Amino acid sequence: MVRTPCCKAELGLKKGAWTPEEDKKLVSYVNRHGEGGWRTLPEKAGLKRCGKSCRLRWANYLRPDIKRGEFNEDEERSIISLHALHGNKWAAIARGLPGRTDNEIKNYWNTHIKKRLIKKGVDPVTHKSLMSGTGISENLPERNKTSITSDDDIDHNEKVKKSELSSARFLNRVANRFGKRINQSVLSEIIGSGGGPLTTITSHTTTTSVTVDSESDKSSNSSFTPTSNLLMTVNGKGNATSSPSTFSDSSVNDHLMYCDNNEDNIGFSTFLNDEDFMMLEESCVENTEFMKELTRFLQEDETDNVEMMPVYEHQDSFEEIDNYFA
DNA sequence: AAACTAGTCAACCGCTAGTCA
DNA sequence: GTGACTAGCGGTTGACTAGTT
Repeated sequence: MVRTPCCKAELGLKKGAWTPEEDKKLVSYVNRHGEGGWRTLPEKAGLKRCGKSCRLRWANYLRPDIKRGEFNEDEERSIISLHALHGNKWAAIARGLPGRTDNEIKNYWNTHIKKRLIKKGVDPVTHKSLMSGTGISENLPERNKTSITSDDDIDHNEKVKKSELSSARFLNRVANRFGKRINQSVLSEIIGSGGGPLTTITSHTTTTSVTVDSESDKSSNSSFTPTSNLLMTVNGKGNATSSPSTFSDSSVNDHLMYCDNNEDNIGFSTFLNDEDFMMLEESCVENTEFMKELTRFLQEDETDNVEMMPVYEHQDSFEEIDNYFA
């Protein structure tokens, strides 16, 4: 496919910093006609700019909902958590931080956070400790390693650990329920592929018998939520997707964060919103059998309290889930 | 005061994916 | 099925500023 240049008439088009007059024209035009049609916008708006440049200027600077100024501690923490989850997917990270643009976050990451992580001995790419042989990072889940960013992040680390347990619990519920009824290979393919982070979680849980302090969970302001853990867990590949609402809807997040209150008696479907469910479904799109079962399970789960036996009490590694059910 | 260096961030570039005729 | 168009993404660049020599 032959691709036409972004801007047909690059000659004569202005580049570089925008002037207040240009901004005014662009804002005025977008306010009157709305966003979109970027290719033809410059001509209509009387701007000697590439449409792409106009879109970028609007998206990164002129949009009215953009929050400017320093990133606060919570935002920074969110960025780190989300980066551990998404990697350099700046747009995905930006969706978790309302009012912040992907460009702004990318710049902030590269100029501030990245350096700080390195200084703390954390690899900003893998989120693992740069020091080998310490025994600390190797035994922690990926996202727990992320938390080793500042002194006060130790608490956050614990909270993430606890939220991981929520994932494990949900998985246990699914495993217990589905293990008796559906094709084992389908189940293991979905929840056991690659032995991702949960491998470590289950192992960790087995040896330490961590109990969840719901009150301490409640004190968390972290934007990292069990929802993302859940999705990641089900995906099992460490590249889980998450919906914007996952990180922006605090009420949902709070509920998720506190879901340990009633331990396993709380229905997963009560805190899994539609959007999350869609994402979950996307991650399992190839496994229609599983999705049918899961849907049924979620519906039943509204009122049904399942007596269950935690999988992690029976195995050291999540990869062995097939053996457990065999 | 001038030259140099490092940090910051807006803007650009190249590419991809989605949509539509 | 193909190609053109469009929007959006992530990496990179370069102008500007602040600090240092």
